[in-house]
Amino acid sequence: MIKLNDIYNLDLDNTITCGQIFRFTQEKDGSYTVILNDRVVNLKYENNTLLVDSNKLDDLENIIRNYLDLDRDYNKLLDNIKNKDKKIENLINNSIGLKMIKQEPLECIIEYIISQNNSVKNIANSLNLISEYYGDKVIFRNKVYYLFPKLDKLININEEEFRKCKVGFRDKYLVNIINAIYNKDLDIEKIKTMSSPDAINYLKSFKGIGMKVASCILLFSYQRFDVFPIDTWVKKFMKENYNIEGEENIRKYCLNTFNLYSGLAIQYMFNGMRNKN
DNA sequence: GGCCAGGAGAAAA
DNA sequence: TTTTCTCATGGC
Repeated sequence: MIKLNDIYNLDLDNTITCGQIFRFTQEKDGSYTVILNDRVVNLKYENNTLLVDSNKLDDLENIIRNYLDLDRDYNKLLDNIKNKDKKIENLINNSIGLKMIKQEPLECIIEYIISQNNSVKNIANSLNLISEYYGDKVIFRNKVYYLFPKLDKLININEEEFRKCKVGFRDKYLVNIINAIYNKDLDIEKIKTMSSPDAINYLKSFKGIGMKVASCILLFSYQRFDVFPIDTWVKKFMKENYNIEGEENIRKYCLNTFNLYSGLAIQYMFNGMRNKN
């Protein structure tokens, strides 16, 4: 267990449950257990202190600071969008402390391919099944967890086996894209050097990745805050508050209003709308 | 039993 | 170019 002191403006609840990641559990003591790349981590935040426990302690502080994006000044970022209008200001004030989690690209790509036309619950179920069948087992606090499988395991899963993980019609997308990643046709590292528009087009050139999924991947694992996914919740917010409809109109409005911080604005919007219900 | 979930691709218009 | 249909699965 390590202790990170003087952590301000962190809202663990919103950060973890706002639909960025799917494999976490809320514990009875209010803490959260999340499954990272190579370890299981329990997070508890109280009195501006973040308590971090894990089955693997090496480099833990750096990993968590990076994962939860703790060293970025969110107040400064949010000031750019907060003052646009009252509705946005309220949304942001309701979710102060929501951080953009830095996810592993490989896992993120698979997550959001599965997410298409799917519910958060089903997505989590599929990811858990894939991990149980093909990922490494970890014991943490006397409970069993399964890490998300690495590429050398994923490459051996065929469509039928993915179906057993309840991914439905997305089975062929997964197999194709995992193959593309394996043979570097889809180069996860190269994306880091690309402009956001180029990266979107690059990702979209693979079957199973459209505008929405490409945006989630870039926002959640490449920290491209100028990229933003438009989903049903965001559409609902825009319709109810500004009477703006249609994806292109929403895109225009966001780019004009929030510009480089559209991704942040959208994530706060998404969280606010989901929490209302 | 129809409708919806952090949609995308293919066919049809 | 834009609209419509279909694709598994589970919750309601």
